[in-house]
This record gives sequence, C-alpha cells and structure tokens, in this order.
Amino acid sequence: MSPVATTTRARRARETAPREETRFDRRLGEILEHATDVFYEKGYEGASMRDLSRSSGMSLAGLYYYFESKEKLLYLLQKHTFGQVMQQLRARLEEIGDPEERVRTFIRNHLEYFLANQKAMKVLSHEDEALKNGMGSDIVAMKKEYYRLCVALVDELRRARPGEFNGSVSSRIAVLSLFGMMNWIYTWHHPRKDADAGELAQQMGDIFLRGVLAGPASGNGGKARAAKRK
Amino acid sequence: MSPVATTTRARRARETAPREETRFDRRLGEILEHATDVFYEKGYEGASMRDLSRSSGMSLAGLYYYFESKEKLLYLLQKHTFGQVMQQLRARLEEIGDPEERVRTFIRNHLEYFLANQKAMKVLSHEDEALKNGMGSDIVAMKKEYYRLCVALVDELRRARPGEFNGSVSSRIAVLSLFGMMNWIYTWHHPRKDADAGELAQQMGDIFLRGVLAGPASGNGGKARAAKRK
DNA sequence: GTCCTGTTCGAACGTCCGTTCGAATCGGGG
DNA sequence: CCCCGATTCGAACGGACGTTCGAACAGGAC
Repeated sequence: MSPVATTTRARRARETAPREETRFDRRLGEILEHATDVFYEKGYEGASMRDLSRSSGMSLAGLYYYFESKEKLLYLLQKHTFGQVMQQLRARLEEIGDPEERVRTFIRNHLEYFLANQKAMKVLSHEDEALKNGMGSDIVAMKKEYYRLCVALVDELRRARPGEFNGSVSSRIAVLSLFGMMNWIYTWHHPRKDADAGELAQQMGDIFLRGVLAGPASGNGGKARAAKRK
Repeated sequence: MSPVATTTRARRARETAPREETRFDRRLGEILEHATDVFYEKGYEGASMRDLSRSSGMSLAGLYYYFESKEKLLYLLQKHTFGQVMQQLRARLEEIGDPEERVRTFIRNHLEYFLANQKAMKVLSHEDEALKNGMGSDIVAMKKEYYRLCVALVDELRRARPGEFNGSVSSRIAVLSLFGMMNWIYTWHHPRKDADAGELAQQMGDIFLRGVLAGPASGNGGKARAAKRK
C-alpha cells in the first residue's frame, strides 16, 4: 500500500478516542527512535538512508513504507518531540499560579525534557534549517508559539513585581538569552559528570531571575555600569 | 605545485616577520570568505565542493590547489576565525584591571566579533562536530582554552568580591550558561531589528553578573527559592 | 623571444546518495 | 486450508558527491 493510504490510517487513529496504537504506529515509533540516534550522531545531512536502514534493522526500501522522504522523517521526529514538550508544559502550568514559580516551571520543564531526551532535543535544536518550505514553517510556528508563551510568563512576572524589575533589559533579549542558556546544554552536558535537570533548573533559574529582577534599592546591577574601579 | 609545498610556504611566511602577504595567501583568503557564506547558508555537510566552486568563481579542481580537502577548508576557516577572536580578546584584556570590567570585556569582545562576523561565527559554533580526529581536537583545544580563560575571569571576580558572590551557582555552569546566551544569538539576531553588540553586551552582562552575584543582604535570589522549597 | 614556476582548468574516476518498483513474504479472518 | 491486504525486500535508477590528473595558462626573469 502506498504511504498516502497510511496517512489516512494514521489520521483516523488520531481523530477517534485514544485508541489502541496500531502496529503501524508502533513500528513507525521504533524507526523514529533509531533515526533519532543516527541524526544525533551524524547530523541530518550527514546521515544517509542506508545508515537509518542499518540502525533500524529494516531494509532501505522498507523504510519508505513508513514515510515518504528523509525530510518528512525529520519533520515527524521534530514535531513529535516538540509536541511532547508543549503538552507536558501546559499540564504543569495549569496548576501553578505564582508568576515566579510559573517561570521556574517553564525552565524546569524544558531542562527535564531536554536531559531525559537529549538526543531528540539536539536534533530539534541543531537541525533548525534542514526542513524546507511547508514543513519548516510548521516547526517554526511551534517554536514561535513556545517563545511567545515564555515571553508572556516573563511579562506576567514583570507586572506582578512593578518595582523590582530591571527595566533596562527587554523581555525579548531576556527570553532569548534564557533559551540560549538552556538549548546550548547539548554541546557540553555529560550525564555522568554534570548536575541533573533539577539542579540545573535551579541554577539557571537563579541566574535568569536574579539577572532580570533587581532588588528595590540594592543597586547591584546599576553599580556594575557606573563603577570602573570601585 | 602540490598542496604540501604550499603548506611549507605558508609556514615560512608566518615564521618570519609580518611579511607582505603573498598572492597565495590573498587568494586563499578570498576563497575562505566565499566558503564562509556557503557553509553559513547550507551547512558544512549540505554544501558541496561544486557550491564552493560556483560561489568563489574558481573551478572545482582549482580549489584543491589551495587546500587538500573539504574538511581541511573548514578547519582553516574555523582556526582563522577563532584565532582572531582570541587575539582581539587578549589585546583588550591586557589594559584592564578591574575584575568586573574584565568579565564585561570578555562578553563585549565576544558579541562584537560575533555580530561583525556572524556568518563565520555561526560556522564555528554550529559545525562543531564536523571535523574528525586531529583537526577536530585542535579546534576543541582552542575552545577549551577560551572556556578556561572565561572561568578564570569569573573566579577572579569571585575572589575580589567574597561576600557578594552567589555560592550556589558553580563557575562551570555559570560560564557555560553565558556561552549559551551568547552563541545562541546566531539563531535569532536580525541586524536591522535587534540591538547592536554594545547594547547586547550590556544587557547580557547585566543578566549574567546580577545572576551570578548576589547583593550582601538584599536576599533577592534567596526569596525566589523560599517560595516553594524552604 | 624562451624558460620556469605558480596557478587554473576540463574531464573523468569510483562511490554514495535518495528514491522507486515489482515481486516476495507475512499474518489474521473466512 | 485459502485469501487478501499489510508489510518487507533486493535490485536498480539517475544523479550528485569529493577527489585526482595531466594539460593548459599566466607572467615575471633572463
């Protein structure tokens, strides 16, 4: 059967109740997992369909029964990964009201998922521009939504603490700096050697929040600019 | 003449006084510039030698007179870029004594070079794992040196301000977070739309320093944790 | 002019790429 | 058992890849 029909089948399964997952879905999931490893090791461009075939134990032609192109495979992988991050995040945020704790929850959720699924998240972060046209803009839209949600959380905090906020740092740069801190992790984190997600979230949360907030009269940040010798 | 001999030539030029730059060096420099554009647009793996040939206006075979492989070209490119960052940094640090200002200089230098040479710096940051064996470890060593220098600057500051430092954040994570903030820029910065290097260095410097330092009794960061944990 | 050395090139090499196709195989329902 | 759709595969396609080679070209020294 052609992949077009398999798309129909997949859609039907999604539209109905959380049905039993079909054999097709299960097998596709396995392939996605193996593909994650390969893309993680060699990069999207550097990985060949033959690499994917070897790692998943399925023949080269067999793979094309599950997705119609290498690019579509990357798309499925990225969409699935991002979907899970978003879903988990929304669930957690629902039961938290305190603005600062909401920001810290965002950070904790991101880092926990990042470290628990390091390979998939590297592929999501690093293979940013590999998808062309329609598929690319789809993922870009999800990332923009994620970014905007974080900006909203920060602005929420800003509104809740009128005096304490450091006005000279824009929300845009603050949030993008935070994303940089968190997403850069895949370049240096060694699970055996470095702190776990909770500890990292604590430290990065401290850096970010202390950096963006400013004590009412402590003048810690202001001094930084003025003093050259003090 | 074979590329091996050209290496000898290049070394001779470097060993002697700052001699006139040879025709060979100039032409190689032009090729490196064009290659930077191509690697920036399509990534190292995604760029073909034929792309490089087209963009530089030199024939496919002609390129191999200047470097012996595509991998070596990336190596030359990365080494040259990193060399300039390092050289500029050392020159600036020499004339600054104040520990905080030294950290801010590090940040300002990094961001200024990053934005002035965005394409080259993206290639340096993004194509981290493309080089194999010897060439890769050479660049890795330079990056480690750069990292250690930054840690030293932070520890310097830590020693100079015994009371104010936030002890719960390790220098390693602080510095790697800072690198993340700065290196992530290539994914979002639009020269027309976003702040310039000086402004960014100011804001990221504020976030980093306020985040890492802590007012003696302001208790701003401490309060953050107390809400849920203590 | 001629020589010589540094530079450039067209054409080809063997290999690997993503993708396709028709046939073989599987596995549950009759 | 047989049947039929779902699944898997070997083999091949045309094209693009990185690299090589010997010939051609450049331009200053004699």
